[in-house]
This record gives sequence, structure tokens and C-alpha cells, in this order.
Amino acid sequence: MGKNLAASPSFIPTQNHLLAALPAADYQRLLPDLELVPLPLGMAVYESGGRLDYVYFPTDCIVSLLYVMKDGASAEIAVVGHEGLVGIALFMGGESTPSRAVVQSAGYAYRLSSKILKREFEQSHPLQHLLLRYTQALITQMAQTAVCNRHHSVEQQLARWLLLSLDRLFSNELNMTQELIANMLGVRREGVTEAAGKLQTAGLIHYSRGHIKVLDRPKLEERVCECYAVVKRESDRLLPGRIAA
Amino acid sequence: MGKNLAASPSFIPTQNHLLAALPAADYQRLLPDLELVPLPLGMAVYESGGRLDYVYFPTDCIVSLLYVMKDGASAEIAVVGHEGLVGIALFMGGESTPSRAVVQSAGYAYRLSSKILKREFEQSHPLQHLLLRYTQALITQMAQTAVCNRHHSVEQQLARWLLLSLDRLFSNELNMTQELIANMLGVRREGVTEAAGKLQTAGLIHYSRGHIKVLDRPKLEERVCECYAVVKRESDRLLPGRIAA
DNA sequence: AATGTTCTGTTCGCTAGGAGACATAAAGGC
DNA sequence: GCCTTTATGTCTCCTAGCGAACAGAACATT
Repeated sequence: MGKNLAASPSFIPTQNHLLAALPAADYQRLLPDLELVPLPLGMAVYESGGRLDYVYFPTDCIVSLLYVMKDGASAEIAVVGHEGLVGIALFMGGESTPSRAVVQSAGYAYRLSSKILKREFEQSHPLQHLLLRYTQALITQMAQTAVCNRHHSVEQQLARWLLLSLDRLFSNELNMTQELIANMLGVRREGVTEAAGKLQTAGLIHYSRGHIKVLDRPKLEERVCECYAVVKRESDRLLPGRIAA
Repeated sequence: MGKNLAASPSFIPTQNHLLAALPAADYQRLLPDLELVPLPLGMAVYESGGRLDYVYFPTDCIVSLLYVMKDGASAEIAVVGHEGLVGIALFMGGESTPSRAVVQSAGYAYRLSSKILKREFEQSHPLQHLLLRYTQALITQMAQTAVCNRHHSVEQQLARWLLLSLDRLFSNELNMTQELIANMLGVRREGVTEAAGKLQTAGLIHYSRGHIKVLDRPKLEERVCECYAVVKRESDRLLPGRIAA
């Protein structure tokens, strides 16, 4: 058993949808090697170009994949929660990627050593199919991010980001300063302030010092660009669990 | 043998780097099912959400993966040439994707039925590894496109696009109107005119009615944003052949 | 309560690029 | 050659978002 399980009896691996979707035999074989670890806010799960010793299956946390440029400017490429895993480069064969993975909302994840993951990926067809389908959903999210970056306003992108993030948590609130959201979206903090102000004035959200509460999700979904729906639809189609976007 | 081979004796499957990198046994097994087909300019290799009956291994053509939004605005997500294949959704398990694939530079490709590809993907580890590594390179390109869309000027993006395209052809020239480039980059045609004008004034390229010639590639590489180098480095690292970017 | 720190809100000037309207200019059909 | 089509170059106006500076407000620390 993973060593932290006793300390956190309320966590079980099946909170991660990929693990939950495994056939019983595969799941049981993986179980002894899954280790529950806390992912604190801001932690770099992996660095650009760095070695991946583990993959992480988030339960209640969110991890952002983002790319930081030479001049310090950054942009989020995709976001991963309980519907997926962090570290696809391991089974894709590249071992590393040029992007970083940063914890955006603290919580717990089950980690698995890269060695065991690779072994299981080769041996278990259900696991392999699951991970590849997840990767395709991630690809869709990245592609849509590229399109959204090109064509949509900060306000629309903020709405998309909020909805994608909330789909990965179990509430309608999240803790995140405007500064950090700006880093994720690759825009200025002031731009986020302005966009959030509009949404707040419209009564869709409530913002207060790093704490956002979505008050009217249906209206927020009306205002978001089509990118959110595209990503969600593909995720629902490709992934087990039908919860994640 | 593929039916068009006789008509085009100068084409051989190994012009595609993925096919060329296969072990002899795997290559021979695939060979009878590879069919050389022309891909004319503008052809939609597949449509958004459509069924994929074949995958395509380009030899001397370029295929753009692009996403078209409801309002008609579009953006290129990635570009595929002789280093890769079109249709990764087949072996990733999703069967379809929300993006389109459009021929950007006419030429020939070897196509393989989806049924045979899936069979071989399951049975041949070398093929599987090759395709997954290629997919990771494609992911890098998509991620970098997202970042580039966010932070860089039209001129820089045009330079990136030119270099990525030329890396996939066998010359320093390509046929493409500014209008089409604008569609790919998701910007206005006037913006491309202006950016191309600057590059032309600087003596880096020559532009004339749909025909672009790169006159000074080293200087163009100096002027491009870092995104080009990131994509190229990852492609060189991940892919066989060391030619493609 | 005093103080420093961290967030958020707001301002002003500036620029890249979008929208649209045209003006050339080269190629092609006949 | 003439005329149409297609490609490119160039204007004008306008807006979103950047850069920078700063003010206030909430929170933390002592």
C-alpha cells in the first residue's frame, strides 16, 4: 500500500477517473505501487525538459501545464484534474517535454513510478487504451487553447478558464489570485481585473482576495466562447466518468 | 502493390520518415497495403468530427491541421509533412477530432486503411513507439502554437510558419497566397501583407503572387521567435531522420 | 493599534492589429 | 489586344490590450 494512505483515509485511488476506469485485475495490480502524495500550491510537478520519475493521478487538485518563455512570459497549455494524469511524455516515449507542470489548486494525487507505468503500459491493453484516449482529449484542449488565444477576448478566456477549472474541482469556488490567473492566461493582471470586474458586475461571480465563487454558472456558460464546449464535449466523448471537461 | 505506383515511379514509401524508420519486417508487411495518392491543394484530408477511413503518410506535401470556428474564423494548430502522418486520432482511440486537415502544399502521400493501421499498431511495437513519439512531437508543436498565438507578432509568426513549412519541403520556395497564410495564422490578409513586406524589404524573402522564395534563411532564423527552435529541437530529438522540424 | 504585505481597482498613454474601403498590378481567357 | 479575375499594397478609423504608475483595501504580524 502507498505509505500515506493511513494518514488520509478519505482518499481512494478511484477518485481519479482513469484509475477508476481500469478493469479490476489491472487496478489491483497497480494498487500496491500507488502512493498518495500531497501537491501543494505552486509546486512544480515537473520542469521544462526535466526527467520524469513519476506520473501523477490527481484526485482533488488541479495541475496546469504551462510554457514559460525566455523573457518570462508564460501561457497555460492545458489543465489536468481528476479526469487525467500528469506526465504523458513517459508513455509517449519522449521522456520529457518543453513545458512545466505547476500545481494550481492544492490537493492530493496518486503517484506511480515511471518504471512501473511504462511496464504496465506495455502489458495492459485497457490501461494503454485509456491513457491514449486521455492523451487525445488533452490534445483537443491544447488545440482549442491555441485557437482561443488567437481569437477570443480576455473576458471569454477567463470564463473558459473558470469553467474548465471548476469542472475539475468538487465545488463552485476556487482559490486563485488574479495575478496567477493572468500568468495562466498569458495576459496582464489588470486585464484579468477588468474582465473579472465585468463578470462580477453582471452577478456571475464573486471575487475577493484570491477567492472566486461562481454565483450563476448557467449565465457564465452563456457568456463563454465555444472553446469550452468543444473541449468538454470531446472529453465527455473520450473519457470515462463523464464528469470532467 | 498500391495502384498508383506504376504511374509515379519516382515515389517510394521511404520518402516518409516514419515509414523509412520501420524495421524491415514491419515495413515489408505494410508495403502491400500502402497506396500512393495525390493530395491536391486545398483538399480536406478529413473534416471536423468526420470518420477517418485512412491515415496519410505525406512524402512531398504539407497538410495543415486547423480549426474553423462557428463564425468562420480559423487557426492552424499544426502542420504535417514527410516527417509524420495525418490521422493520429485513429490509433489514439478517438476515431475523430474536432479539427480539419487541409492540404496546404500539393503532392503525394501514402495512405493506409484505418483497419490495417489499427491492427499493426496493436501488433508492432516498433510502429507503435514510432507513432507515439511522433504524436508527442505534434503535441509540442500544438503547445508552441498556442504560446506563439498569445505572445508574438504577426511578423514573427509568419517567419515561424515559413520556416516550419520549408522544413517539410525540399526547397526554399513555396506556393501560397497571403490570403491563405492569413487563414492559417488566423490573422487578416492585410496583416500578412505588411509582415511579408517588412521581410521583403529586409531582403529575407521574395514574394510574388502566391510564390514565396526565401532568400536569406539564416537571417530569417535570426528574426523568428523562439517557438520555431523549440518545435524543431523537440522534433529532432523525438523523430527519426533528423530532417523535419 | 501600528505596520508591512498582498491583493484589487483605476488611471493615462501607446501600439498592434482588426474592419473596411480602395488602388494597383499581374495573370489568364478569349 | 481587351477584360476579368486574382493577388498585393495602402489608406482610414477604431478597439483591445499592453506598460507603467499608483491608490486603496483587506489581511497578517507583532
